[in-house]
Amino acid sequence: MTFLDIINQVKDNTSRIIREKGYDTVNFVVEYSKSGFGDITCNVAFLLAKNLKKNPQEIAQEFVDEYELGSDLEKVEAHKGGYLNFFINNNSFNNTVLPKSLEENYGSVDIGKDSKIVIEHTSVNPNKALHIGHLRNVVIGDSISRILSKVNYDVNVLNYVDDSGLQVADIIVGFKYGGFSENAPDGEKFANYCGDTVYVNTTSKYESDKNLESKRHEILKELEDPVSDTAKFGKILTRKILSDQLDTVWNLGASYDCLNFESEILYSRLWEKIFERMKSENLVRLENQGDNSGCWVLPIEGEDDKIIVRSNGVATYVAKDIPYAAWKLGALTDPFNYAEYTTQPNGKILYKTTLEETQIQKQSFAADKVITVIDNRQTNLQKIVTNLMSKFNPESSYVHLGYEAVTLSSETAKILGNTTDGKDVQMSGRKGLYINADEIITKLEKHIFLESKERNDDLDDASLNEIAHNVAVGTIRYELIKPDLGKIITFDINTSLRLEGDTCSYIQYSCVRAGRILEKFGKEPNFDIQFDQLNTEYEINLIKQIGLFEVFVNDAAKNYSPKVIAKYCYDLSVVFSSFYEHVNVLKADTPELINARLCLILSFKLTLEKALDLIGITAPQRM
RNA sequence: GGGCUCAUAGCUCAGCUUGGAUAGAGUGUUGGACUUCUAAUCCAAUGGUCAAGGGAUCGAAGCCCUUUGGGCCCA
Repeated sequence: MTFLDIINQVKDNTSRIIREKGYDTVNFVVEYSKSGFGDITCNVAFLLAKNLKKNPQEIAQEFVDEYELGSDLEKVEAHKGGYLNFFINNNSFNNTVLPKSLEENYGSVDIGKDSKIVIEHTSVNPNKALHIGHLRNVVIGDSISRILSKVNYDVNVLNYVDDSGLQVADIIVGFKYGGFSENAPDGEKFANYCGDTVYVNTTSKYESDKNLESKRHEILKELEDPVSDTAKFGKILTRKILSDQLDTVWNLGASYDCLNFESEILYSRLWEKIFERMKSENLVRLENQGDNSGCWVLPIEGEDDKIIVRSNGVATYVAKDIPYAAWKLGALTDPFNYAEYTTQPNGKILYKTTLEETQIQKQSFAADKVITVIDNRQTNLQKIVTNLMSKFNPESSYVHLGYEAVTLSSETAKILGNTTDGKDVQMSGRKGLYINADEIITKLEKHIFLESKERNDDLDDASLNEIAHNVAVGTIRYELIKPDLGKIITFDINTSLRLEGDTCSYIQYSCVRAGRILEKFGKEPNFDIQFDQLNTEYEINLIKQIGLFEVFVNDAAKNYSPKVIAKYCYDLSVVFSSFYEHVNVLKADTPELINARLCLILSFKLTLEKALDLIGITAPQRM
């Protein structure tokens, strides 16, 4: 049995004993133990102690006496602290886990039952290049989509492109009235040019030039008309910028299923349709007195009414999000056709919505489970949308997966030319204060290239470049995934170059070490054996850690928590590194033992690779 | 002013969803291990009134309330 199977068996057995003894049903927990307390632990005795008026250890002992161990558990004991601690039978566990870890879908748990789920992430305004803060969104969204695919969800990944908003209007103003060339300087990406030069310089003039600011609103209005010159020009600009943005995310290993353009949502009149529906279902109310008189408001239990349409008939900022949210949820008739935008580097076709007739048959990217990855500044708006969606479709699950911002350390701000008297600073697109995503990856690649070259003087530049790429991308991804979603990440250029300790390169290095042993041996290890001889503490710990993979996949998927996988990868590497230092493989005493250890190493390597893949990280062959 | 959120070792962070055993890592500092399957490593020492105060509980880093300080959103 696998670890999760054994945990479930313990749960069943515990419930059985509760039933047989006629105790109250309690919400006990069975989970893997922290080290020193067996392998699996259960807190049932604490929960029963109050009603039974006995001390927890006595109750735990009753369970010990009644427990049917079966062949997978060696013993169970009532700890004096009151816990019920179970010890796995190492022989049977070894012989189960190692062969199982060879399977392609090792670690997957069927949570999704092949049901559809939509994940929207990235969704960066198409007027600038991606910065390190945007990458946090990409990496969270991409990792969640990989994890949910692993647990048998049918995942559709969307990227919403707001090509008709204020930020796009700003660069159009810059091009039309600011005298900026429509071509980027040689060697500079168009997206960088638009963000760093056109956007920054244009927005900084609004304060002093009110005429320019009024142009901004004219442009914004013109963008709503698909046949206007402004809209056509905007489309050319935003498609070029989008193309640069996509290069950045593909370089990081992320991909999407479909692009959704805000302009088409506008042109399709989806808002008008959904607004009519909201009226007819009495989800909104026309206020006829008070401060909001003449406004359409959305009532929310326990909170103030939210204005949806102002008394002048203009929809508010929140309203803009409603049709797209409803579309993702499949709550309205899909007005779009679909076209192939391109084939992505990973081979997956990227579709886009369009209002034109196409040759491609109608696609469906909607689902009644939707996860939207957006930073926490949008929490209030997302709450309103979520609340409304639950009224459209009470059976659905519309989840805002929020996360905190990436800020810059004062040192890094200083390098960028901003003094902050020692405080961290928020990045700002308007001020040009940010770390460009491509640039930081390139910087990391150069650093890693040199580190790797020092250790591998026989490798050519092409191989070193590939290593540098994998390690650089891994490092960025790992650092953005590892902290809790609710924690601000303070980005510092210098500490980001760190490659020792709890870093991605540590994990990748452990994988390389395993691979080199297998490579040196030169033959496939034979798994058709008994693994009882793997009995040092290092081997047993490593096998247990491999066996825990599915436990963490389950945890990560149920809690939408990619950091759980990052932590697992690190912990697995730590156990392997300790094994590596203390147990020699190729010089083991007998050929049988060499083979058994090689099996363990292969099992470790495959499991780590699968785990890393869930957070979009690839380990190189050498480094 | 209203709402949300964060505070754990010198520094960066796990642990909190589901209260229970010894609060764990990395980094830093100090010491040790490379003629060896790659030292991007390992082993050890050092380091904590879990922001403060109160409450409920047999038991709190975790739950409830208050306060302080940082961040975000709204006005």
